[in-house]
Amino acid sequence: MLDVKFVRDHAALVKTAATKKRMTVDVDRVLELDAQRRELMVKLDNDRAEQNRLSKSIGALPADQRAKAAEEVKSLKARLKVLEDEERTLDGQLRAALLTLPSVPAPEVPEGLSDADNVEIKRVGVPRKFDFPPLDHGELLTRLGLLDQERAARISGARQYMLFGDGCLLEHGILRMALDHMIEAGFTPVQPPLMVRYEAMEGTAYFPGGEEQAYKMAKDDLFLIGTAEVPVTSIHAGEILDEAELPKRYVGMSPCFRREAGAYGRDTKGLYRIHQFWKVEQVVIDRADEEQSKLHHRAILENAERLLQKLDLPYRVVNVCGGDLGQGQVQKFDVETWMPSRGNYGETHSASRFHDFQSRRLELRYRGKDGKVRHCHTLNNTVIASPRILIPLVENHQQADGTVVLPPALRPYVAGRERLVARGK
RNA sequence: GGAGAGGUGGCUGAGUGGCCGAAAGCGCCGCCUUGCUAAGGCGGUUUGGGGGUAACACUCCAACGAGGGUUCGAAUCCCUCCCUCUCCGCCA
Repeated sequence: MLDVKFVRDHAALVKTAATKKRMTVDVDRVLELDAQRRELMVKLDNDRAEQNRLSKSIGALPADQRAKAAEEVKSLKARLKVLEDEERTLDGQLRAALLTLPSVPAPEVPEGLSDADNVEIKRVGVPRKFDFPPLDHGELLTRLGLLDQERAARISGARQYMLFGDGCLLEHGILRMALDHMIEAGFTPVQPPLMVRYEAMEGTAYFPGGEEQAYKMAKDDLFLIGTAEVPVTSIHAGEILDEAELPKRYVGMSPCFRREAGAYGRDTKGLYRIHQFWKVEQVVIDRADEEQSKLHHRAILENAERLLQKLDLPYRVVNVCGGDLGQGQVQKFDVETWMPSRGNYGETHSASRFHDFQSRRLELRYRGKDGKVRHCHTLNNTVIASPRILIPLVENHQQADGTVVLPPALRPYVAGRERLVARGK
């Protein structure tokens, strides 16, 4: 959420921001509501001040004069009541309108409409040339007896998966490896709740707008998280942290749930787009310092890159264009890992910085050394998401005989296995 | 699920209808004192918003878990919700 004062002072900038993000928003409505609200506030405050004065004086009056004075205040109060109702309505409208405004993308965010316009920053590793016809991950894992999507669909519907044997170990191993990788980088591991309140979804800027993507438990008014970012970024919501305890570096691991509404027919095969997956997610909370935020952004990007390097996977990094940015994101780097079956790089990581966009919604603040209270800056990035990461992992490391050689760094996490072979062998 | 207790500033904790945005202590900040250290003295120290200012100053409004209500007046009384704790039950 933007500061209403910021919108007031930089309306044109906000409009430009929306255009760059290809969003349609009504900035003028926010300005208008804000003006109305302030005008009303002056009246209200004056009336309230008057009421307070009168009420206070009544206490000092002799008993026989109180009733008359009280009558006077009563009529004033009736007038106040009308204004108060008006204020409440206006407040709600202003907040609702404010919630729809986007953060201002950084100047270094490229112009563009969709992910096709993202700008490649670098490539690391070289996609492998196969001297045999490579299989896709679904074939590979199914033939090895490690994956069964057919039965998963029978039990739970489309876009589900089930892993068996070393496939199951592989998934847990790679998650644990990612977790250790981040602990080494100084992050505090967090096991967050998977069910959250509306406020957490709104606070991290998924709601309003993203309701269709989230599973809701109607009886309890709770939502299944689509990423650990939601509960982890919310850890200090409503708090005023001491600058001395910043930055906070957390790494959350959780299952993630996404309805993928509107994605019908897209990526229906395999493990690319499914309703439930695991993700290790890094979250940084720090003071409101643009340069510091940028440094964190680079750092969390590098954390992910180093892990991919440990896994011997070729990848590239793209600077995400305006039209592909989320409402709150100021800048985003996607990491795309080489996926032979797609003949292309596919998104496996997404590193975002938000400035104080989430913090404002979460009321996540800190007290600076100068004693002033400010909203924090927040950032997050994937460390690993599985099973999507299994796509490049098994496809890139597959052998002519249909087995998969595991990268050395991963082996200790998968019961010491050097390769995935047919189940039971 | 049943019974009970409670939620006050960064923290501990007092406050049961006006003198309370809130005692006291801790912590923190500034100044002072004392060779150093330890300690001591004085002052300051919630947040959000409006008006005002070049910026301060100043001033007003709101907030004692959240939202409603009673009252001329609510931290204090009533209702709903949220959260914490204790006991019982159930349970991975």
